[in-house]
Amino acid sequence: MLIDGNSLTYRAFFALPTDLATASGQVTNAVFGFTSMLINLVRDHQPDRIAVAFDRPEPTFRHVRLDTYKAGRKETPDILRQQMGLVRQVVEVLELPIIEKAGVEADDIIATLATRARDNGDDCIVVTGDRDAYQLVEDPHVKVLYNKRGVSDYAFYDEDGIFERTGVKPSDYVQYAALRGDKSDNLPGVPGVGEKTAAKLVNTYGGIDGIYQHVDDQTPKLRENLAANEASVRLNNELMVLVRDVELDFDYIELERGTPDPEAVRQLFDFLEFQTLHARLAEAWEADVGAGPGDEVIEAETTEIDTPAAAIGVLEGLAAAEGPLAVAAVWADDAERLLDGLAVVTEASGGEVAWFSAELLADEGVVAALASVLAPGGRRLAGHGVKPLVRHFLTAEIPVADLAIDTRLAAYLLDPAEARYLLADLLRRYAHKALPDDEDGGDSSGQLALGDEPVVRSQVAAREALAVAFLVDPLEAALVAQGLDELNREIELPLVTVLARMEMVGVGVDVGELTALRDELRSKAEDLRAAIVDDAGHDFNVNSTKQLREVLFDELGLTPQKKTKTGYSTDAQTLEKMRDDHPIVDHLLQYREVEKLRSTYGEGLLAEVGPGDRIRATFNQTVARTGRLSSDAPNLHNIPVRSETGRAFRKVFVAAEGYELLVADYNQIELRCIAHLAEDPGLIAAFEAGDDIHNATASRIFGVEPAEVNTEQRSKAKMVSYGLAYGMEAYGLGQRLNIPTDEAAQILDAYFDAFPAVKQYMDDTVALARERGYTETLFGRRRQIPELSSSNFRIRQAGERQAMNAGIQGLAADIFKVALVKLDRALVEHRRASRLILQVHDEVILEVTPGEHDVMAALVPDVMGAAFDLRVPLEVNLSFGPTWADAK
DNA sequence: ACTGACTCGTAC
DNA sequence: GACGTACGAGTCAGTT
Repeated sequence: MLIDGNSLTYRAFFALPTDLATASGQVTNAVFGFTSMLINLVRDHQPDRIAVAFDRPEPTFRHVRLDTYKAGRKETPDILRQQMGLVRQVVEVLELPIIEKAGVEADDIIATLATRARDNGDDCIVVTGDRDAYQLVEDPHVKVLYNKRGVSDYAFYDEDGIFERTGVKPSDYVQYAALRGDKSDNLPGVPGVGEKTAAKLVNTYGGIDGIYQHVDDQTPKLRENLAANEASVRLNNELMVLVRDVELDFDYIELERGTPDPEAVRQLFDFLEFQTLHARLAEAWEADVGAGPGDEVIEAETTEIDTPAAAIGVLEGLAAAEGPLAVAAVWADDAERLLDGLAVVTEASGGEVAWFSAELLADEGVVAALASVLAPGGRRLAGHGVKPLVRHFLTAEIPVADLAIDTRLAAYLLDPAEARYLLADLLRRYAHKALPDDEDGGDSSGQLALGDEPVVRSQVAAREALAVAFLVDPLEAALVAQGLDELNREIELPLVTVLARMEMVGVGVDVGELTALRDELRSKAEDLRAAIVDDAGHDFNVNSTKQLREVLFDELGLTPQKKTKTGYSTDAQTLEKMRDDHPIVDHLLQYREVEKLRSTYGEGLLAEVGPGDRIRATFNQTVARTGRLSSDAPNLHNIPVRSETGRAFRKVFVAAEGYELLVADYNQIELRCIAHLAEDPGLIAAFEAGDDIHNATASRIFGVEPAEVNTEQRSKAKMVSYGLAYGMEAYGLGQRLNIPTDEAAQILDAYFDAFPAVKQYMDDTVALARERGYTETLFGRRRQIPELSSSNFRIRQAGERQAMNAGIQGLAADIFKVALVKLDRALVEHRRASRLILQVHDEVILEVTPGEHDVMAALVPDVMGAAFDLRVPLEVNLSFGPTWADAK
């Protein structure tokens, strides 16, 4: 049995809906359809030998012969292309041979092997959705199993079948098809000649030569069309013949099914969430392919604790037991600040879970009992996204020992490219268990639906706590296996508590100042809006890109500069180029700036001010794919600083009464990481000398003495250094510096000449990532980059830039996290009143009491500087002040 | 009323 | 197409 993998996958993709996807969002319609077909094929035909053939991206002789071959085909949709890799994985994990050859179409390999089988008197089934294979049919040895449409509509064709279907014998099929043409391969046939006429002509005259000898016997129109298209018919005839003598370094007799590794099969099918397919696979293969009896559905035996005395009793029992304490909290609000209740696993093997209402957890005696369970030396917490709960405990002054595991954090470390980390998915993948379908509670995502009765919430939470308990060991094992255990235990888990504390404390805001600022921006924005409307001559929504385009380019006749997906671009960079063409442009630019500040920062920050005039953002630990943190509600990582007007917002972030702010940031941490990773002697020397790094770099690039470097050279060097970590190319540098691309290319070349190890590092990093499929930071943090094996050049290039960036940004993030953990530890150990309140990627902000000013001035740079031993010094800038703007 | 795609803009 | 990582405001079109 020879299967055309591409053809079947295409058919499956277009036959099945693309909302067939895993919980994590991976579309699986094509791989599902293909796998289903594959299983049925093996079950129904039990072939002795089997192989799946795939097309390769390289051009074939047909492309060489005809440059429009297959031209005009719609580009393979992304969601299909992603699945081609998964289809291969399915074939690989089932240990079925894959056959492919550069520059050769799958069809031709199949034709070659089918011919060999026939010559040896063996029987062969060709499975495909491509009609070209009809020519291979030959009684009694070669048959085609043609996938007509969808995934279950098949026809088994022998010679009679082909004749019935087409009206010609298989051996005449090519000539028939040459006349008819093939739209999908972009091979035009003869106009007016369809299947019926083509068959009649071939059968009457025996073939193309015969037809053209008798071309004058045809009706006038047909004669004319045949004559006019003789060349393309003959070329078609040549191209459509499948090659039967492809050179292969194996023979069909070697195409034996291997023995699948049950665990590997199980993992892949779990990932794809193919539960019933897995069961069908087990039947068809008649072998252990890890299918088992299906995932066991977990159910919790929930005990609702109703009195403080009972609660204390349960907690005392828990304190005496061992191992991680698996919990799941339920929140009364979206922000996860108001606890609704807590499920705690009391006996995992029996599925026993206790439910404590928020009311109980506020009881003094219960709090004390809980505190003693969680105290250092006691039980360590295990949960899924446990930071809100830690924050709750800190607020309730319940000291929490180190965490045992956070299942969401663990899943993030294992694959930071995942968009969401659902407990149900993890449970299935790592513990081979399933959460019940929540007909009575949350939705399929395992989230609670609104309006649930508390009694239902307790049950859902109980299941989640139980799921966590079952995940502790397998996730820990997975972390160890991937070398992520130390990163998890030493950095990420301790960081949870640090971030929880920062979220709890929040940052002080001068609400009066902020309101005044917002009001001022509001009035400025309104004035500018009026001016714009006046310039336009009529009212319109200035915030609407669509309406703005009409005004600028249709009504005022301004010259468009570049395009976006939906029309002409109106972004600031574009407007800047049109500044002199019409007064509206300058008004727009001003309006954009003011309106951005008013809406995002003025209104946005005011909406987030909480008790005590403090803003308490959430610092996400499982979002950024490089290992950085992110901030939301509000995002405190993008408070303006570059423009004077924007910087005003930093003035409203103020120290609490009796404190001052300390801002400490790493100087050039990413560039220092590059120097370390690349081990570039020049870059290292420049940092060790402690000079102005951009000046030193410029001196090397442009070959002038450091003292001779001019402003322009320095700023060019600076831009190159910044772009370096992002994989910037000449074009991008040129755009940034507003210079021609070739000039930018010269600067880049000069940079890499001056710092050759940097270039080498970038190349090596990409090569290693391509080989492994992931990148790794010095701390072992991984990031999968599937884009590196994309057949799309653009996507692959983006993957390369991600690979270059991940190791650099990731290392900087790792170092920064270490610093945060160590800073927090130093503060806690010495019971300092000063406290961490903010972090922005390479910057930490503390509130410092006057008495601790000097201690902190020494401690903070010390700890940050020593966070990690690079080959270059880690320099820290320090400043104090009453507001975030002053301390800079 | 909600959702997702899109554009734009802010930070490091 | 061209510079990586985020979050969020606002518009718009489509769906519930």
